[in-house]
Amino acid sequence: MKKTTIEIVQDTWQKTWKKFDEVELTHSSVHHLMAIHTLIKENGYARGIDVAKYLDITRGSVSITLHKLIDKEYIFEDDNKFVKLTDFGQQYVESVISQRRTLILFFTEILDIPRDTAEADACRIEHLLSQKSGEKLIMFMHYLLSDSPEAHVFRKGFRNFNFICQSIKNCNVCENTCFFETFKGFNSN
Amino acid sequence: MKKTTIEIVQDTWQKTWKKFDEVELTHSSVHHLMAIHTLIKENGYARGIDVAKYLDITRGSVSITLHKLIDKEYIFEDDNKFVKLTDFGQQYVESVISQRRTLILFFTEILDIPRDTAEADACRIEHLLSQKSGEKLIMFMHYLLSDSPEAHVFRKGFRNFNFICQSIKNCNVCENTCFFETFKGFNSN
DNA sequence: TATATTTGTTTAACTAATCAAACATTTGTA
DNA sequence: TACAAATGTTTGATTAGTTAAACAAATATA
Repeated sequence: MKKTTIEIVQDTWQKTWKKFDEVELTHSSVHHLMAIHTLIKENGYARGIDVAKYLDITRGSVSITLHKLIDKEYIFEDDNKFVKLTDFGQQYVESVISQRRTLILFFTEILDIPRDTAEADACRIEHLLSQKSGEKLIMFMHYLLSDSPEAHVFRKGFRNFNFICQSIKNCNVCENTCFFETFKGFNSN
Repeated sequence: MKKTTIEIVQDTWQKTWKKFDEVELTHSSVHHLMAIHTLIKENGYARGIDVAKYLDITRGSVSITLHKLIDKEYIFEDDNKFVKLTDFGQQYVESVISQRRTLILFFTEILDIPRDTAEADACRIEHLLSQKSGEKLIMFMHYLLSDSPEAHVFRKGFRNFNFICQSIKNCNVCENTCFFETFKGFNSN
């Protein structure tokens, strides 16, 4: 029996849309790890209370999350109950930092987005990119921001580029209504 | 009293990291809306059971989410209890579709990521980009994929670009260890 | 029409993240 | 040392998304 268009679309999405939750660590957990990393780098140590203050949440909540991260072996407690990143956790944090940096660079340097918006966007996305996309994005950024004449000419060209929609028919972005019309008023952060 | 470096970093992140939850709609709700859109486009109608099958979750769960979306006025029920998108909901869906298309284009055409990975990545991110970044990304894509000679030369250059890290010192991506070393083994989806 | 099936809703339970507050323990200091 | 303050843990709520199962209502069919 031949599948209908919608059945094929459906198959694809049934497999992908739920993967959101299957990300190794939740947004919250990632930020707990990032907090620990920053606190250790800046202060030399990180305790539950420090993470709680840094993330502006209660000690109780932090306690629960840290125990989960301990179970998953991203962190451990030393003799004085100070939390440390395991090698595994350290590597994870460094990969997220790289993604964040790349995204912020892309948003600020290329798309010319204000710093705070760029950081907020990067914060939401940094841990959601696949390994492949993260790697390639970094390659792309290296090329895009390089001193090579092609990159230079391209960057200059984009700065002067002023897009005006000519026809929805030939547009691979918009469906029925121009994005630049419909999009106004949404995600106004 | 002058703020320490960590206090400034802290201030920034306290304001931004929690914004994840403050996104207008959750990942799940967005996908309910997208399902309704697709079902109506393909079948002409969408009922709770259709959405449930499409998303592969229970009728009960869908029922609860749809009532929330009705309260928020993204959708409504017609006389026959079939769900429809409000104008507001329709606009929202179209903006997400545009973002998704742009992201998939970027991942597949530029970064050369396999289609399924590109779709999974886009699915996680599509509703998390700010309006500014979404708009600018679309502009960027229009320029990047245009027929202009700069874009052409640039694309060709990137295809032949083979990045090898020279020095972490001058790298604005990596901190202590090269990304391409540490990143291996993470987010392996 | 009468019964069977489908669809929608509600309820009880689970996981996750959170708060507030009680409690327990550790640390610091008088 | 003894008490006070700080820190960590646990418990009872809440919100969100989910399942399974019971229930209700609408639809289809015999």
